[in-house]
Amino acid sequence: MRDALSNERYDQFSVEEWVKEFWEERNVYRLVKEKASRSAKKLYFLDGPPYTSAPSIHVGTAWNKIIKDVILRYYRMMGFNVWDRPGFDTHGLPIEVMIEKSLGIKEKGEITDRVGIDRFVEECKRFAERNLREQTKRFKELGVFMDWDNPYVTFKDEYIESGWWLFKKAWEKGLLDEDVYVVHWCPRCQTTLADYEVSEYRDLEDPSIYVKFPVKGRKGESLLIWTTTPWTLPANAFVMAHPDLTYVRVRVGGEVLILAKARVEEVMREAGVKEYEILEEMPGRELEGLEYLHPLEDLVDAQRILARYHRVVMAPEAVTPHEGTGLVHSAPGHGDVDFEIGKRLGVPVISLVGDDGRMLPEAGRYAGLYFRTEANEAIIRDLRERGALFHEGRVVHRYPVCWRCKTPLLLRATKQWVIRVSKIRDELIRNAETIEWVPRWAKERFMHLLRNVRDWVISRQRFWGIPLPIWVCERCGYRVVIGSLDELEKLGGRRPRELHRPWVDEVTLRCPKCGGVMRRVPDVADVWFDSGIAFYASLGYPKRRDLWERLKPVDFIVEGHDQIRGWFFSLLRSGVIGFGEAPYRRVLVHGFALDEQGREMHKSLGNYIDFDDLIKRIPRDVVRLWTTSNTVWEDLRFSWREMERMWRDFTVIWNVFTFMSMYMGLDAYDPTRHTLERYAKHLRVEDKWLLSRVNNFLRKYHKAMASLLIHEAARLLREFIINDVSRWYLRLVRRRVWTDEETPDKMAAYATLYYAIRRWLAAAAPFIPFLTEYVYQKLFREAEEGPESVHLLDIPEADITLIDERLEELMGKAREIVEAARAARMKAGLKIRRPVSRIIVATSSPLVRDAARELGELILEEVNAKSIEVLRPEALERVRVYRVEPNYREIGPLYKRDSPKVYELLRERGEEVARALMEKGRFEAEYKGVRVVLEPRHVKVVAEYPEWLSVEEGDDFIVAVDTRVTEEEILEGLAREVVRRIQFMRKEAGLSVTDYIEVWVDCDDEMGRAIGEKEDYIKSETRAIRIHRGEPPSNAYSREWEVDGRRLRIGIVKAGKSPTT
RNA sequence: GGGCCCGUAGCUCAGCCCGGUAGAGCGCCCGGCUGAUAACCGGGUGGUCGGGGGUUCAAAUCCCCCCGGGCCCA
Repeated sequence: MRDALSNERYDQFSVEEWVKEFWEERNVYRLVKEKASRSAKKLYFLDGPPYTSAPSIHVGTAWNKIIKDVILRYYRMMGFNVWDRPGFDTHGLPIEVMIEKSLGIKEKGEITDRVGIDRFVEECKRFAERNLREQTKRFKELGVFMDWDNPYVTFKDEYIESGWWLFKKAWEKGLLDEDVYVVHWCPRCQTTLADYEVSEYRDLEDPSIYVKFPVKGRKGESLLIWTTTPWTLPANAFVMAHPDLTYVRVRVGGEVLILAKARVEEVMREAGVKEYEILEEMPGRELEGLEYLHPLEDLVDAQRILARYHRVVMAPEAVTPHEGTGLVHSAPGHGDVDFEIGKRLGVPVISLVGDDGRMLPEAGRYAGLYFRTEANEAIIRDLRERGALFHEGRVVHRYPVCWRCKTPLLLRATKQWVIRVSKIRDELIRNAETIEWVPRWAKERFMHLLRNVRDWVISRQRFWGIPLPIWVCERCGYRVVIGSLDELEKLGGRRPRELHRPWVDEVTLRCPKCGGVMRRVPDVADVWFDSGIAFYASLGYPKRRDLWERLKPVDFIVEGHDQIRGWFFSLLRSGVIGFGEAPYRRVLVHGFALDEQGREMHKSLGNYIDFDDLIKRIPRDVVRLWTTSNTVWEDLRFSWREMERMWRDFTVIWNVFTFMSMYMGLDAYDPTRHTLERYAKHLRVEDKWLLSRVNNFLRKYHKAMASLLIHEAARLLREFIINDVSRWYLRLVRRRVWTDEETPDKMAAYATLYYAIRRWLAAAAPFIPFLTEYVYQKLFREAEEGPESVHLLDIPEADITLIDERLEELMGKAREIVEAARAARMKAGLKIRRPVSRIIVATSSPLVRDAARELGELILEEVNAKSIEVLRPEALERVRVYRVEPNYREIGPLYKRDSPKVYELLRERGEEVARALMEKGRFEAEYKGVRVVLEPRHVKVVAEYPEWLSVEEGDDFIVAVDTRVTEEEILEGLAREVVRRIQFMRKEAGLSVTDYIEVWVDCDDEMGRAIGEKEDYIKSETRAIRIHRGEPPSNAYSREWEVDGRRLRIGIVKAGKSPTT
């Protein structure tokens, strides 16, 4: 190994730039694909396509792709032939709205009349294409290895054609149908919105009016209804009441009103009526069939039909005692419950609002008025004039608005194409059972929504989408659903320029029934249709059958939890309609990227993190490791501070590599020659420990990855390199590698370190592909004559023969002992540099005892002590007070209800209990009526100790440091002080690690004696060939120091050559 | 209004499935170390485990209700 790193200033940004170029130049992605393609193990991954509404990407989208990339890289390095075609979702209203804005379009009509559908669609496509390219650039920036040259794109003709195939399937299965539906309608976009598209609400002000509907045949008596949508009154057909609610006849002034009893007080208060009298109470069901007169009947043409139905009907689902009057005005053309009930009663569904939100001619006097403004005003005015208005107020309530253009929506009965998903509900549920979910609760959520599945209104009255492949005969109404381009050509005689509107609309068919002309219905598909077919459409199916048949089913998909109802569902739906089965077998659900306070990130909230900004500030690997460390299905709280913290860990990781580079480089370590096998006999206990740790790490890592718990794998990676390697192993072996000679002891440490780090490197590569690639190229590739890229390596399986659980436990204990001993020293004010003569480990735990014995040398080294004694706890019996702490886990099940009394006893008579247990191993007593028998396992005894022992307690042991210092230790301590200062000066003077020096020390006699006695030690530590007493020569680098209150001067001079002695 | 998830130290989060003396990292304060050191080590500080109730000898953990946040629906 050559030392390629130790002279380099670490900068993760330049590392990443270097690696990006390297990948580009060597075409590393292609090499990786080639290697994978030779494997027989397939893995079909399906990318959930991001929507191409903007060039940049959301932090959440970045996280999403990082998760995917980590998993795909893992599987490639595990020898799978991974299918990794990315996708882009390109159709739909959001893009149409943006193009409308850029072309200055205010109304839908301008698209057909002024701009032209062809130009409009071209603009949409160009826009999507540009964003697709920009997003691709950013995904590549993150180091995502996917097939970026061959993405699937939903606007491509091949893709649309695949979509048509599914329409035909649905048609053949009797699932595709046309029907009247009450849908949310955007009067600006002039299209219907699906339920799930009605996602945005605004607090809007509307009229809140109470209207009197005179009861037929009873003069001066009226039904009182309440509404916030006066514009629906012209379409009123009947009034709904609740059969079990109590209603009253109330006298107000000279007239009588009927309304729910529970609402009287509130309504009268609101209307400012102080005097009223309840005449009669009755249950709602007695109102059934009561006929009324509509106050605007003569002004609205449509009322000529509707008037026949004016009466009270029972509708418990539509009536609440919490608002209104308990009598609900119903217009089946403008409400979903109204629509259902109207259908049940055989009432005609009449909608009086047109596509543009203006009242239709059938609205008579109100024709041409805009529904929520002009029509409302005119209607209220007429009601007032006619004395039909009981009270008029205003209300601010949540009102649905168009998610793209923010225009208030309306409900409206329209003819739409639907897929009758409710018909295949059971089949959906059955097939969903086969899917495996991570985390498991996602499945519950998924099944819940399947049980409540509703029909899917699929038609949109728009332009930029997959055109519905339905042709209808102008003459006889016969319908044909086209499943492919070939079929279209066969029946229509030609192929359109492309499958989008308007070109596809130019193709007309000859009706096979009557010979008439068939034209395509003008609608396009809901954009959710597009991504739902990706599992086969992205493979070109059905035109090309082999890919899907070879790869199916999708092995796994990964998206955010919003997609449980979204994409995960739409894929299943398409799978069941098209193939009768679930198209995927495994799902990983990830969380949302939120801001630091846990709120959604929005440009409007000012908490939006711009992706380009992020990548400029934080290196990609850091972003990758940080995001993947977040529990994957939980929301990610974005934090610059946390990210910067993670960044600091990278310095430590880098330092591990510079350590290797420096020493292994210096000694020309050759992994092909200096193998573990060769130095097996020279492995020290810490080496064996690291070998065990790294394999244990790999075992857990693979287990986590196999369960898609990538955050666990990410944490394991960090933990191993930071804690096990950097903070512990490297500390332990430092002294072993400081020697110049090629000792087997040193080579054993190198072989161990190389083995461990090389394995870690491969396992880390999917997570931090840049740093691992860089280090691999600089340190490992040449040394072991490895493949061209770290990403062409295999991730090794754990070698369980090297796992030694007992050793790991022992080392864990040894670390605890070291920590406790250091804490004890600290308490006594003893610096680490000053040696102590002995430490005592008192324990009854065999594990601690073995740790102290078998790893004693290592412990002594770390705490700078001369000897370690292991004693039983009783041996520290020179002591005073004992406290006893209960072991709840043992006492609880034994004494059950009496446990609290036992705890009390232990508090009061702890000393006595402790003595009895130590002397007899047993304590017996009668306490408050409870017979208490205690053995050592029931309690923990705590003690205090004499002055000269500094004591620190661990979980199951006590470490006592003997603080009495001998002459010898004082001298050694002083020598170490000198060494430390010389080392410091070596660095200051810019000497290389390998340089030799001569040293001059001018100091007092005691210090001089220390230097004399410890001369060899000082020499070997500092690479000094000679140590002189007295003033340093003038050419020396010299400095004044102070140690424990005494002054000394040290000078060093670089020695010409190594000592020949 | 319904379904699911989250709420643990000043901050970010483990622990909860399977009940047994509340943890890590960061921050802050004090001390130390220094031949991988823009590192690292030791100590200290800091918690009504969102709130309330229940089950149990014992609840952060299981059950119920409520509050706050998120996602999806109505």
